[in-house]
Amino acid sequence: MKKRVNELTGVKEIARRANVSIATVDRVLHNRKGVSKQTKEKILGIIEELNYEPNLLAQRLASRKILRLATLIPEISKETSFWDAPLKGIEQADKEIKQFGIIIDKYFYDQNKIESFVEQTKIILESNPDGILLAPSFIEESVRFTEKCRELNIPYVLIDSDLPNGGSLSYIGPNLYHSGYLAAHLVSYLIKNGEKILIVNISREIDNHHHLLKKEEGFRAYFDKHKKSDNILKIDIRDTDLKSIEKYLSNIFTEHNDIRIVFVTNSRVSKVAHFIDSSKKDVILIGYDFLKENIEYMDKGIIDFLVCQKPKQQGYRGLISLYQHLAFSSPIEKIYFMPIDILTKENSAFYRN
Amino acid sequence: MKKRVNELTGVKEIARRANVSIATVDRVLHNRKGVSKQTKEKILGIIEELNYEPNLLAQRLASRKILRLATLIPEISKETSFWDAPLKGIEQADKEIKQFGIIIDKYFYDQNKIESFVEQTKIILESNPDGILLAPSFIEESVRFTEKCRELNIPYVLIDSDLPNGGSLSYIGPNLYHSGYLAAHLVSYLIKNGEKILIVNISREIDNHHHLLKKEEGFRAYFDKHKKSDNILKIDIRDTDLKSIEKYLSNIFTEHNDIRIVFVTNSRVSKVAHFIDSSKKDVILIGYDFLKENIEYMDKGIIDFLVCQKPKQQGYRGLISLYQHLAFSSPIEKIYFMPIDILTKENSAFYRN
DNA sequence: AATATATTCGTTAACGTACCCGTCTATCAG
DNA sequence: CTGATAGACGGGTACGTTAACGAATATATT
Repeated sequence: MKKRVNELTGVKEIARRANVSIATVDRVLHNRKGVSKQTKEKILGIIEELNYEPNLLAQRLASRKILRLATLIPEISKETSFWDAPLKGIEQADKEIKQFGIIIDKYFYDQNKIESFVEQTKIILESNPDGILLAPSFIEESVRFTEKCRELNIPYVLIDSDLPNGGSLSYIGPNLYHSGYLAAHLVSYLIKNGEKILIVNISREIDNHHHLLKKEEGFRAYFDKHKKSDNILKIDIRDTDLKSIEKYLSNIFTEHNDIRIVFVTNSRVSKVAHFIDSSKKDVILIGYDFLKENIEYMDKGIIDFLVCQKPKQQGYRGLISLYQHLAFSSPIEKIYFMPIDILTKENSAFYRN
Repeated sequence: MKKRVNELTGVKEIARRANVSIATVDRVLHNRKGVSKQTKEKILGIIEELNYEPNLLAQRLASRKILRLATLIPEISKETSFWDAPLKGIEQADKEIKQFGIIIDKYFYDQNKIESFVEQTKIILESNPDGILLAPSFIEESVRFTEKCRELNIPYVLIDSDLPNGGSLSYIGPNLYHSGYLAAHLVSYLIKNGEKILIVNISREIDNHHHLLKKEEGFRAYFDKHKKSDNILKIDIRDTDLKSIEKYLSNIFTEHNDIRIVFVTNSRVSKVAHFIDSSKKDVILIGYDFLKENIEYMDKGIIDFLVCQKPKQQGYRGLISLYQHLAFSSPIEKIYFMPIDILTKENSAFYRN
């Protein structure tokens, strides 16, 4: 059924009722000067009464503004394809809001090279964007960068991990501590008395990436609280190639033959899975992230649980938030923790990253 | 904020290049008659070349159409607040697309009264809507209703459970079988040899609601496959008041004192939790749905796991799909299975329904 | 040949908002 | 009283698309 809309609403109606032109109504709507106090109040009254809401379509259409947003995230490396997902989210958001007059410039840095990060931030600042989406892997450098953004009045949204200095328009990402805590809770169902738990950190920059540290902290906190922290082992592996990783693991497994649960604090869990698989250990393996290689090991039954936090959504949502803030001054949630999703062999096929 | 770029795109540019008026371009864009084959092909060529994408804003703004959608879901009862979530999703979608010229009429039926369902479907058909969102609790009646919809050429989207006759624009909801299968997989981690599993179905209409049946089927299938189905008990409870439920449970628990896992096939799990809590049984309890009362028992440690399928999203997504189909003839996924989310005490606070 | 009918196409006014530019009025200094 | 100035306001066009209406031309019918 296709009928005509004939609502008596909108600026035109307001203008009619107030006996002014729509231009005047427009002025008070945007809080611009050039309207007498009297008229302004009258118009505001009518707006209230009609409880007028601007037509977003017409608003965007008529606006000749164009917004330029910049995104800065790690490049997709051979080591991990994790950042592929946020990028997909960014691209989807790009596609959706492109026609609303939004231009998105994507920048990338090498997660193993601080310089590359700093370099990109400089380029971004020179381009003077209207808003920035940032994955702040390097804490100090990111803090410095965001401080400059604030000086320049450029709003920014953080994804994947937060920064200690506040001031972002929004943080969209995991609560790392709780994600570790949850993993521990899961483990508590799976372990029996006397069995040992092994925490595995794999990263070239373990101490710079609070991601790992926070997760481990949450994980341990659970067992501390339940007074069962004495059977937890841990190993830090600072080489990310398969051979080194397997060597380290092999060592610790010969040293302790009663390890029953292995908790890998990031997406590198597939490499541990490779070791477990080839050495035919009977352990429960828990790790992070919905990556192709991880899912394969889950389907094979080597990885038992994966904890995921919708990385694609993070990229998508981050951009949409920036857009809504800049285009409509919509209020944005200051902290948006992503759900902590638990994946197993039996529900991963239905997962939406 | 910079000035707008003067892109040479849009119907106007196409018309200019093809030496026709925009009206003609519009005709071929909408595949309407009244254009010679020659002109049509020429214009299509230019559209291709420019790879033109219509401006959705302008499109909706200029369209004087108004679409009327109807939704039919169970009313929120004292027995379960489950349907509160889809309703919230519907309301959110309503809010978002209202200004695009969409009117949404909400209808409700009593899940315990087939007549109320039939009655509402009649009213809906009389109102002759452009599209329908339906939660088809009663299979036969729903099949009859949807068949009428198809005769009348009214597209409909199903949520929460699918129908056997196909023909819907889309099904958005759980894969019930797999959700049961997943629960069984979880249980397999939690159970030890010799311990018993109890399946609990609670509903006044157990045989009409394939929801329960399908879940149980999936649950059992897992254990059949892994040759461990001999320790599964089951109880059907056709009264939904707390007292009756507790009586039945009490009976079966005295009969079998080695029940270690209880799997409740729907959101009524909180009533089982009440029994477990007050009778101080030491069992692992698994059930369905993110309801306030369920979460409370999870926080208390009585319910261990809840399986959820984003009911709010189902309502939201269903309406958005209808809208996109009707307004833009966008292609819609014929089957959109919701993720099978696992909630525990430690991640429920971050869940988005 | 005259008329009717079909086919193909263009003109134009919306849709609701943004904002440039110009006009009008009041006030005030000189 | 004149001219300048600033504040208050309206007119009008643009944004990209839709679609009603009608004009122009071609084809069929009598």
